[in-house]
Amino acid sequence: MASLGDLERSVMDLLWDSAEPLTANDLRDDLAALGTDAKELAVTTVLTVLARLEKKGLVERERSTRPHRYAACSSREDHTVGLLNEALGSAQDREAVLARFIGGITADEAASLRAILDSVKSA
Amino acid sequence: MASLGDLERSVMDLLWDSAEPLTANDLRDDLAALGTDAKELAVTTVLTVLARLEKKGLVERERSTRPHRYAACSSREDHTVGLLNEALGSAQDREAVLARFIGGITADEAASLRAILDSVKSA
DNA sequence: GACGATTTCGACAGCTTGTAGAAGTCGAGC
DNA sequence: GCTCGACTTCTACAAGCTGTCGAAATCGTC
Repeated sequence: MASLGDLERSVMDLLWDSAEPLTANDLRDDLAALGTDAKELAVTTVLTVLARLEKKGLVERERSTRPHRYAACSSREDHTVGLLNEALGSAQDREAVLARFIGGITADEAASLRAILDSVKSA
Repeated sequence: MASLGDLERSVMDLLWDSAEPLTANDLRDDLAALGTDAKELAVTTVLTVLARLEKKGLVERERSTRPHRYAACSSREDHTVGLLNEALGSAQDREAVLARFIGGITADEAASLRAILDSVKSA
């Protein structure tokens, strides 16, 4: 799984948060609105990033409409889960890692984890 | 947290697996023994990588002995947990991610997770 | 003080990411 | 059909990261 740079990440966040596919211009504006720096990127910059994200398989492009419209291929959660599995990856010590990891989550999260485990178990 | 290249990762794996600190020569030999390619790296290559890992805070160096000896700063598990938290990190939807994640682990892991959760809860 | 082992410095290639100008293409309106 | 502006593609470049070392400095020993 490919790692993302700062700008790529920002673009993905916008796409993930958007219900509709967005155009490069939409994204340029949204990016400018995001940072307090108010720095406007060139549209070509956004397009380059989108092309790279497309090549990485993270973004789909509608070529039928004239301003092409871009959307994330998978949800943010699925992407994050991919990252988690990659981090855990080939580690043979998965359980040891999980043990330490559990130690660091909040009580609320532990509770919901337990609930999730229970529902999975019954399935 | 810094991500690791292939060689850096191999070196860290060796250091994590070793009970004792290792020298650059040890590592060069171990690396050659690892890959079936039997390609020997120059010692300076290993030293460069070790210096970079030290700068990243992943490796400690004993300068007192003449062939310097290198050891991992933290355990592989701790490092992996760091990666996990980094992956989860920016996500405000931690629970959603955890839910999907649980769906992907093995039954055995789910069982041990439950056990871990129980022990944490009682603590 | 010289010599061999070891470390440090500097270097270079290849890849990734941010950034964008220049040039090509496409659709709408004349 | 032809033109014009919007949109996309191509190409490029700088910075940073990683793998890879050779050359030069250093250190301990004989």
